Amino acid sequence: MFPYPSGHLHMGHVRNYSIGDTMARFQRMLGKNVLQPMGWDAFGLPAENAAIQNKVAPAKWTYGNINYMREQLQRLGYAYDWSREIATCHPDYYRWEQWFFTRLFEKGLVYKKEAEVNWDPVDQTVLANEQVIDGRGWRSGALVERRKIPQWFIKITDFAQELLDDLEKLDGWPEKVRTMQSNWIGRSEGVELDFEVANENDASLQTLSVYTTRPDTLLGVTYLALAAQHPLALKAAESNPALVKFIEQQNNIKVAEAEMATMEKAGIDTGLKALHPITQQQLPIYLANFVLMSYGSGAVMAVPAHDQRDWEFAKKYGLAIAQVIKPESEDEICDLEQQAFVSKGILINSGEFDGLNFNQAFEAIAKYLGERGKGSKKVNFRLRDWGVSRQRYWGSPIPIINCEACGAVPVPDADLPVRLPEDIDLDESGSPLGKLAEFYKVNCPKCGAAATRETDTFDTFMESSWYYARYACRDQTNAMLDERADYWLPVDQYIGGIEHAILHLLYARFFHKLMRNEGLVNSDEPFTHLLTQGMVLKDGSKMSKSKGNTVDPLPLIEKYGADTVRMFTMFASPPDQSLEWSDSGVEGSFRFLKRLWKIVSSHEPLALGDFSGLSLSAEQTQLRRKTHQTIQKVSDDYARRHTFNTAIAATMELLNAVSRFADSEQGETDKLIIQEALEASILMLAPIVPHFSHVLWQYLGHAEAVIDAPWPQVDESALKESTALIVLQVNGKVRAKIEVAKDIDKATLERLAQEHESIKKFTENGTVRKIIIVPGRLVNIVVS
RNA sequence: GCCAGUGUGGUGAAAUUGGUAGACACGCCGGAUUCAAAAUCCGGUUCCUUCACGGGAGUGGCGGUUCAAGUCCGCCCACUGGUACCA
Repeated sequence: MFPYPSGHLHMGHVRNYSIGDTMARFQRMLGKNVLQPMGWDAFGLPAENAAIQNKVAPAKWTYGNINYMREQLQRLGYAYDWSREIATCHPDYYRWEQWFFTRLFEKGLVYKKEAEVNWDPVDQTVLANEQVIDGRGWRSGALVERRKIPQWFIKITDFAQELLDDLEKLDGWPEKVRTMQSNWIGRSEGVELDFEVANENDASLQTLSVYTTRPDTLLGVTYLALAAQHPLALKAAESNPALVKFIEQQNNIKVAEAEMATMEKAGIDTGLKALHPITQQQLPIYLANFVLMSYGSGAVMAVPAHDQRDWEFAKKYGLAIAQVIKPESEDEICDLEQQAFVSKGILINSGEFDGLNFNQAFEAIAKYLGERGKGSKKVNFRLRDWGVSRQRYWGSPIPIINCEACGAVPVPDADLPVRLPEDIDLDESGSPLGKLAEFYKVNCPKCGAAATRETDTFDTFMESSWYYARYACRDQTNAMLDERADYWLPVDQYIGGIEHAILHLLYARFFHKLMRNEGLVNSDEPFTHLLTQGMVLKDGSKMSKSKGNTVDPLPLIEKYGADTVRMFTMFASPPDQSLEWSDSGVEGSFRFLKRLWKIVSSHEPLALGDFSGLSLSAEQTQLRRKTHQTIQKVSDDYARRHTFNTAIAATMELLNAVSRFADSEQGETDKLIIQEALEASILMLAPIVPHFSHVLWQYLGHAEAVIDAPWPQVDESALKESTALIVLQVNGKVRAKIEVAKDIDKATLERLAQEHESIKKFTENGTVRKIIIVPGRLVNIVVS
């Protein structure tokens, strides 16, 4: 993933791009044609904050940061193709995303609706969730208010099923990311049904539609709960000041699911009644702060006997609790005084549906409601449409013109890009675009009348959803993408932090499908293999400015060189785990590289020959075996496991063995075996420490550069071993170890084990019950 | 709250398919070298017990499956990421 140009390269970047560069160089050594590009996710909030703080325009600040960070990346020696560099704030880039949005507009895949934002009433600006701290604006300290404003949405929910189904194709992705995305999309099967509202004259409010995944509990409904923003709630509030007060109270909480879900459950009786679709019983209608207007219809049927949240709410407000499900088996406990009984079971107190189990009741009740026109089965998704409007300056302008006569009109291709004015002054009251007449005053492209341009900008996830494709053809000025995109796509290996597991990766998958449907790419998914790297920690917590525990890579590069820094980040832990920063660990990597230099430079290079004719001593055979065992292991670590830490450890082991071997007198054959071990070691380290390896490879007698050298091959004949180490256990505890011939038969091995002095001690006072033999590994004698 | 993940020596970690727990490093301790130090090299280093040989315990906690569990299952605890406007 490309970085946000914050102005400083941090260790998270160093880690991400060191992993990527290592993998890219490895693939190159395997003979692949590798594209390794780099770019900048250049729009976003921090530029606006910096602009206010330092009185510098976001564009200038951003371009300055990019220049500085590019230099830092170059110092780390990453093998990027800089001719493909992208900055998303450049009009050549965002014009295509504007163009694409107008295509989506034509296809009816975008629409405008009212949605809530965090409003700071003092600064008169919309706040991001992270800018609201304990319910107050971060600068003004004012209590935030929820406020509804019209915003653009893209219909990602139209693709919910495909996004879910295609997760199964992504076998190169970590299981945890697929699980998280699947849960996020949140497909459920249930029933949508209508409750009539008693004595309601307004036709549009006469029925309350609710969705439930538990239609089997329908006869246990004792009240209904509405979101505070539900139209019926707003209508009821017109004649009820207590409701107005409740709705206002719910207004001072930020627009975030975590806030909603952890706040104290509260509700209020609207006084309205709903009629149960089967029993016609009158049920109270409550407003409840845990009902989300954005999920389902903003109304839920409450079954306190069989839903824990409904149960707690009913207890708090003294509402009825009616049991309609009993446990299927005796050992399940159902005590409705203590808690709700939420498991599926057998229906009771449900009239004609008594005795049915969950599946039977689901079908029967759906059928009953269907026949009477009161409900039907429905598949529902938790996923909501993608809101792409931001009331900010530093982003791509949304290419729409609002005309009084024609409505929302997309900007014609010929007028794209809609350029963001870059020479501006920012103050604390938000986006200046609404004050720039030369920006927003335009004529309607359809009728020519005076009209106004959208002054909202795109969510920055728009830019990061397709940049990977643009790398393939970033010099293309006549189209968003061309045929080169399909040559390179899908991306074979994508690397980024686990924090992007849902939002960025889901939007990018969605965007890719939109581009496919537009005929721009022919693949279904953007990223074949995904590696989610862990965070970089210092003293056990995430490096951050606020904690003051950041480590700046630059002084380390100056002190030790890029290779040392790269090596430490690859050695300290496997890529998908968090990495604990350690200054003495860096020192250790530096020491290793110095030792490597010494071992190689004290060796007299010679040309490698054929080993098949040579007869080797035991020590020589052993070192050769170690060399080829190491090549085998390290190749697997690179290609399949991506555990570069163990690859480095194995190479260290090999070099330790070379070092011990080289201490004794050396003949020609010894030198040959050392040459082979050193060549393999350099090649295996080359993707991680390219500068060191480049020089040492040439020292060893090669004219070619190590970056063009092929990956080392395993000589199977060198791997052969004649003996095996067998562990002897008594009752699962290790008591001895013996070295035996590899082809030993079971009976002999069993006898050897039983006769072993250390084993006899533990077996002679009991009876041998069983002997388990795992060939080539262990013997376990079970005694009692 | 919900979803996902992580938890192993003094520290970072390894153990890949249920089969030797702690590879490889860092740190520390001891030695060599040095006038001395740094650097370098060699050796030791899970804990408890033992002069030693050996023995016992041990992978966040409790329980289970198995000849055998860091690894599989159940419950619990702590921490991390995400939670739709940070990117």
